[in-house]
Amino acid sequence: MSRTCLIEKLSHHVDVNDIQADLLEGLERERRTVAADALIHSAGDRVDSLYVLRSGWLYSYSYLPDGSRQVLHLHYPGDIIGLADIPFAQTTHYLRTASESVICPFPKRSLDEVFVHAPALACLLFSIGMVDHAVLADRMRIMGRMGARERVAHFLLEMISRMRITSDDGTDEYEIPLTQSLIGDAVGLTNVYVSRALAQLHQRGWISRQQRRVRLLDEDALRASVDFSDRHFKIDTSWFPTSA
Amino acid sequence: MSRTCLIEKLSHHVDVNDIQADLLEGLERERRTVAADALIHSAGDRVDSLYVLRSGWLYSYSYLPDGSRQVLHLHYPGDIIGLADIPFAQTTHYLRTASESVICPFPKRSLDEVFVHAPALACLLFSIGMVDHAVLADRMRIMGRMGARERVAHFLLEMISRMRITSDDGTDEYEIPLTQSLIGDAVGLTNVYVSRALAQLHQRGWISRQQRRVRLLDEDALRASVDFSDRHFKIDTSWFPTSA
DNA sequence: CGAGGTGTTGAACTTGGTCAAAAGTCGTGG
DNA sequence: CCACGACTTTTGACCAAGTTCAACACCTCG
Repeated sequence: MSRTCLIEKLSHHVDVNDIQADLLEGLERERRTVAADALIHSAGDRVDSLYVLRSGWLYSYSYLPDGSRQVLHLHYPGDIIGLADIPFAQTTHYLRTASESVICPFPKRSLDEVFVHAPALACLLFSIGMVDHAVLADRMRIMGRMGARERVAHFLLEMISRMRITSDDGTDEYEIPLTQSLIGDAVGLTNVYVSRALAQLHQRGWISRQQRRVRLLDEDALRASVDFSDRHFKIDTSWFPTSA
Repeated sequence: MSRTCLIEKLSHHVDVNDIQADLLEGLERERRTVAADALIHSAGDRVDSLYVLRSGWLYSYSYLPDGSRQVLHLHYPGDIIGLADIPFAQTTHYLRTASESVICPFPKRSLDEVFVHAPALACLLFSIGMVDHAVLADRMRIMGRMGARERVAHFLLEMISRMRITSDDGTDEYEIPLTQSLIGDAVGLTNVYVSRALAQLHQRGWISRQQRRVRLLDEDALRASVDFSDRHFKIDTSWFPTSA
C-alpha cells in the first residue's frame, strides 16, 4: 500500500520511486474529515491548498447573476482538486461536499518542488489537469447540442467511467449521492426534466433504478446515443522523461 | 524582439533567460503558412505536434452523432494549441483555420526537455493550459444556464478580452472573421438565433456593428449581464521556481 | 451582371422551463 | 413502532425560448 493519498493516485499512472515518494509525502501534511454538505471554499478565496480526495464526493460550482447554479465538476475519490485554479491567485468557484469526505490538503506553494525535482511527476500532474479539461469539453459538447435525455445519459456514463478507475470491478451499477437538482445544475436542466429524462431512459430499457441506485442495462445504446469517449482510460506517458 | 513564437508567447508572463531561450528555440523547427478554411488535423490523428499560432485564427471543434458541430475553442495569435490533447495519444477534436494563418509546430516529444531543464517554463505551460480550462468552464456556465442574448454577449466579451492581451491598445472594436453559424456552434445556438441575439444587443445600445466589425458600446452592461470574469489578465507566477 | 455564401425575417413547431400539487423517502422524537 | 416534518421525486398543465423551414436581402468576388 502506498504511503499517502497523492502517491496512491499518481502511482496509478507511473512508477513512483522512493525519492519521488519522499517528496510527495512531504507535501501532504494532514488528513481532514469534512461533514456532508459543507462548504470547503468559496469563489474568490485565496488559493493556497490543493486537495486529494481520499473518500467521499465533492463538487465545484459557481453562481449566475439570477441566482441559479452551474456545477462544474464532480470530484471522486482519488481526484486531485484544485489544479484548475493553479493559474489564479483566487479560486474561481465554490467547493462543497456531497457526502462526508476525507480530504488531504497540500500547499500550492510546494508544487514547485515537484516541478524542480520530479519532472516526470510534473508531466503527470499536467496531464491529469488536462484530462479534466477534456471531460469539461465533452460535457460542453453535449450541453451545446443535445437534448435532455442525452445530457443525462452522458452524465451517467461519465460517472461510471470515472468510478471504474478506482473500483476495478467492472460494475454497471452504482449509487448517486446527488439530488436531481444537482444533476440538473451540472448538465443544464431543471430537476423536473432530469426526472423526466431518467424516466425516458428507463422506458427505453437502458437503465433501471431504485432510489438513487442506478444500473446501466444497455451501456452500448447509451454510449452510442451520445458518442461517448472515455477520457480516463489511459494517459499517454510515452513522452514523459524517464526518472533516472 | 524575441527569437521565436514560443519564446515571445512565454515571455509575456515570465522572464526567459538565455538557456531557456536556447531550449525553446530548439523545439520550434518550422513556420508554416496555412490557407483559410483548411483542416490542420482530424479527431483521432496521432498527437505529435503542438502549435504556436503566429498569425490568423483557428478553431477546434467536434461533431455529434446527428452531424451538428460543437466549436470548443477559438485560437488567437499567440496561443499554444494542443495542450488540451497532451494526455492522449490521439487528438480529441478537429482543428481548422478560420483565416489564413501562420503556425509554428513543435514536437510533443520534446516537451520533456522543458520539464527536465526548465521547470519554471513547465509551470507556465501548465498554467496556460489551465487558463484554457477556466475559459471553457466559464463558457459552460453560460451555456448551461443563460439565454441566447447572454451567450452571444459572453462570446463577444471573451473574444475582446483575449485580443487585448496581444494588441495592447484597449480598443473596443474588432473584426470577427467567423460566420454566425460558427458562433452558434460555439455557444450552442443556431445561426438564426445568433442573428437575433446580435440584433437585440444592438437594440439595447450595447453594441454597434457593420458587417463583421463589432464595437462594444456599453461594455459594463455587457459584463454585468453575464457576470464576466477576465481569465487572461494575469497568471499567478508566485509559486514558480526561480530559474537560478 | 450573376452566383454562392452569409445574414435577416417570419411562421409554425418542439423542447424544456415554470408553477403547483401529490407521492415517496428518511430521520427524529414521542 | 408510528407519526410528523423536511426534503426529494414525480406528474400535469401551461408557457416561453429557441429550432426549423423557407423566403428574401445583402455582400463579395468572379
